Amino acid sequence: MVKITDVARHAGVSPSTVSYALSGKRPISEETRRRVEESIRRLGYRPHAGARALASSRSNVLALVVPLRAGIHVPVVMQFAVSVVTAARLHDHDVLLLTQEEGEEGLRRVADTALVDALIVMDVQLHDPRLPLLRALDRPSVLIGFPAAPDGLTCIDLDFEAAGELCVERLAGLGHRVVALVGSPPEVYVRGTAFAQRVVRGFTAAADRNGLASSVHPCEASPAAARRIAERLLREQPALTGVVVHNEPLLEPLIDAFEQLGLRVPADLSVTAICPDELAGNLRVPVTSIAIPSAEVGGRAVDLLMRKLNGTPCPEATLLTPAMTERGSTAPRTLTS
Amino acid sequence: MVKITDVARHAGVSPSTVSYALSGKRPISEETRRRVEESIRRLGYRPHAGARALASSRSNVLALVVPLRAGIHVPVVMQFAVSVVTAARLHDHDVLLLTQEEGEEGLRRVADTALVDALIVMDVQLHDPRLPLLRALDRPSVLIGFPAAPDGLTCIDLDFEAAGELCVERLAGLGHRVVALVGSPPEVYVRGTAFAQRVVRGFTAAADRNGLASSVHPCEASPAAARRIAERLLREQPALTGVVVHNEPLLEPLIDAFEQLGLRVPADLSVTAICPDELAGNLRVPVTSIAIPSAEVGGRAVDLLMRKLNGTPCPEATLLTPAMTERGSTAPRTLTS
DNA sequence: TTCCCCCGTCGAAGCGCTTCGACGTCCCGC
DNA sequence: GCGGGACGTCGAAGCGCTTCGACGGGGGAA
Repeated sequence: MVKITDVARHAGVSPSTVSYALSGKRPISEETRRRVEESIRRLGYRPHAGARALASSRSNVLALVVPLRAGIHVPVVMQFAVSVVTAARLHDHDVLLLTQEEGEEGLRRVADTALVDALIVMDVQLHDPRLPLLRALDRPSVLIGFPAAPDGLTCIDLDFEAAGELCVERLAGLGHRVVALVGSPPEVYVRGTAFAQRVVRGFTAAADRNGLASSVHPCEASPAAARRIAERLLREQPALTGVVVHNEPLLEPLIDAFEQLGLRVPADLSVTAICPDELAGNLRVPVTSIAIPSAEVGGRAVDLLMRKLNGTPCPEATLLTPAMTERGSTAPRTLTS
Repeated sequence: MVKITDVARHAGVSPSTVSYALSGKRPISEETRRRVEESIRRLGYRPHAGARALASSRSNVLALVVPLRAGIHVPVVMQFAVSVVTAARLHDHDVLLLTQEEGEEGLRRVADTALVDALIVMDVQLHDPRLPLLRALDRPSVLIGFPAAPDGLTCIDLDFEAAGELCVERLAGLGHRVVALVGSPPEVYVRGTAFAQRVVRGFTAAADRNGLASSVHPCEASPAAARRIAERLLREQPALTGVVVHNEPLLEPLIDAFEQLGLRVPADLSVTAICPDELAGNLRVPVTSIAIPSAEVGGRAVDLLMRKLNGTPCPEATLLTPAMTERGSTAPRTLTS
């Protein structure tokens, strides 16, 4: 293994000079820097991560805690993860992958052993048991998602409440008077998943505000469940003409089910969804939707973390404004419908 | 921060004794060990990962390289990742997440900086450019997937060739004489994705061996493409009664397409697939399939890596035997069909 | 009884890097 | 012409841990 002293000798300088040339923490003459860089290339020098971490008390590694719970859409999680890794690399950091299964102990472990400098936590629950720990930890963290009491914690997410509202406003604007929200599986709500509940809140508030008849239906993600919920909606709300779907894998089977029951989208039924663009755009019936901007959220989460690590002030709460992409699954309510 | 000397003082022993008590690399009396453990708990001691890595030249971190290419099924990747993390934790290791985008430079970086002790590489291509590097690296690695020339590398995967064969044998055993393989998108084959090509090989070999008429069709994963491929198959092979699907997201739309064309599964058309059990079992029409045992592969990959790290001999090639689960999407060929 | 070896523990020497204080040199301002 | 910065570099002191060699004491074998 080639080490910093080897580089120093080869370049005819002291090890500390090599270190400063590398880190830029002290001025180094152009000439010396060039010699050092040349030696580094020639010798193929790579600083030892452990030694660096020990001496500088910075590991340049971030922890990313990914959820494995039922009812969350895996591709979205993966996109987050990838965007976090990509963004971290831009800041010369790596990413350690933790599963939620490890729980608080896992967080404490990687923080206390100084394995990581900072943490990103996904799938935050409204009353997440990890919150006190995250507040107490001596390392900065960013939550993807908003708990009920986010004070003292840095959070970022799509504004799901606004997203729920926006879906309803859209339908209301098209003249629809009876709408329904088909959401995630019941357990998602039961355990207090923040973003799911916020969609419900926004949906309900906007429906009330616009004087619409509305209902909310958690739903399992299976074709059979899609069928059942479609039948039930038509039975209970015969005048239904607008549906908001917040359940990725259910989107396609649900539309299939409605169509099999004789409803055409968008002629008889307008549908909007909150889901990744790739999903909404690649269905048999492309769906007007609000994107879940995983890549942007991941990237910005890393940026926030970097600011905290550098001591730069940064906002506690970041809510991304939802944007709706029209894909033709909504239409004005017709009198025949 | 509480360090090993603090523990030593508290327990009335030397730091090295604490270290040995922790690692078990030298005998420590029952009595002393207990005192040390007590002190550790009382003080909340956590060894500093960087210091440990520096002194022992072991970081206890594994690198996991995940693919982001088009045409690979994201949930499968995620399952691998999670099972790798879980298995690694059982061996007291953590997992660093790398994206394929980082390429060879990324592998070299984490290896040369001693950030990781070993590497797991997913989505290996037949002629993967990373192979020479992996061979040259001073850290052990395990590939998930088999390249064309796996010599000198440790590889593990489902035996996709046998899986392809098994699907055909099943159909042949039920009397089907004309079969088709609907595979992954063309680009997957073009870039030489090992597992995809192996399925084709097994499929073709078994079809020939059994004297079946067969055809192979790469296919995009969209409902429209499903529709097109279904129509084309019926046009070109009117006597078709057996289909093997190796394309997760296409499975459901393809069956839909066939049914819309008037074919009932399994009455008119027998379908088998190679895909995760969760997928096959949760379709509207459950499909008889060969599971992709992501969790097992991930776990065993970690085990292999641990053996290599410990110097224990371990097999170069591990091929998992495919197992088919019956779910009712296959039936004997009837004369009317 | 004597010798040897193993058990259990200690002290010290690093692992490879960063960082702090120090020091010479050069240049600017007065 | 001289004091004082800034600049550029060096040496040394750790960062917190593992590990090697050493050593005293006790027990078994001869």
